[in-house]
Amino acid sequence: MLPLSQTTGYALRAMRCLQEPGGQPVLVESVADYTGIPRSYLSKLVHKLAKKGLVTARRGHHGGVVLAKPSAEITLEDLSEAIDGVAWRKRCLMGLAGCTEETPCVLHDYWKQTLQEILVRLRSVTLADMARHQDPGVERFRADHGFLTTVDAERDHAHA
Amino acid sequence: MLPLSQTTGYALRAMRCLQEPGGQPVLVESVADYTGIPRSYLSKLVHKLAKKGLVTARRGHHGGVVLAKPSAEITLEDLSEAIDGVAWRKRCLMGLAGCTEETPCVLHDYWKQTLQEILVRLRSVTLADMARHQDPGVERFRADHGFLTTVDAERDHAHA
DNA sequence: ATCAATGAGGATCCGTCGGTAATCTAACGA
DNA sequence: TCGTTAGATTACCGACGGATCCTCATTGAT
Repeated sequence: MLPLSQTTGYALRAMRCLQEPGGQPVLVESVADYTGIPRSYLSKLVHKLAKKGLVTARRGHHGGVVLAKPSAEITLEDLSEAIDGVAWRKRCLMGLAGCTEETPCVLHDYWKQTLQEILVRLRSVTLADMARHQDPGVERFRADHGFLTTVDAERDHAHA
Repeated sequence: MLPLSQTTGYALRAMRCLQEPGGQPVLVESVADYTGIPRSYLSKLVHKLAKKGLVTARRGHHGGVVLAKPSAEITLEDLSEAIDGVAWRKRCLMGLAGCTEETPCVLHDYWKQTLQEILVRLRSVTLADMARHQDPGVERFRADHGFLTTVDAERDHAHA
């Protein structure tokens, strides 16, 4: 009933557990354990993200999943689009089929503007930005897997 | 995937076909024919609206449905709440279970504000205001059933 | 070559929402 | 009273998102 599906939230949390491109692959199983996302479901989700070019997955020994692009270059919009598509952006707030630019419903212009604001926001927030959210499962995962802390990452970023 | 369900849109269009309190009852069948809303589905919807005190339905000869309150006193929020409930207002934009005031997700504050704006809007728009939407079925219905035009209604309102 | 690790993929289940059809029942008129 | 006209109620169907289980296919290590 809202712009982002639960699955997009899953994708977000899962990708926060992955290493930057070139880093060490992480197991789907492991991510599932820490985040509480169902394993099988996550597996398919990862596959979907791989097809969209957001992650790279390798099977077999020492396989796993890695980000396909730097986390700072992956926006929420990328995730939303990969998983939920873009159809919802065009739908009338009230589902009125006859609502168009010519014959708008009462909320048409208002909703158009709100949608625009939501999109701007989705575009401006990157995976790296998401560090501010204290997701218990994700934080535990990152601590246990030797991720840089947010502060470290910012310092590194300043050096570059 | 959006704040208002399709059914709420149905309710809106259907109620635009009803007379003010005390007016002549309108048949569910008739509303269905004009709006294209499935008859059986509309029947259940009307019953739901009746239980919520938004319309009054009477069975048998010369039965039908009438608004229970003046259209100017029925807000979109009333409809939304009657049909979709209020649960969606509390859900995190990304469905993150751990997203609270203490541990907010990146979009938490932004979404909170957006929700607030949406609610203000839903509260400020009444059924009477919806006249501006040129819904073909509804317009035809109102013309065929001797409703006052929007202009007439406004003139009457000015007299009162 | 073989085996274990690991993602991929198919089949299926569940709950919700939108939708359909048949039947029940209240209200009124003749 | 009886029949017609309405809405009310029940049961059920299909699609979709989320989720589970089980098996397949690929990879790397030995």
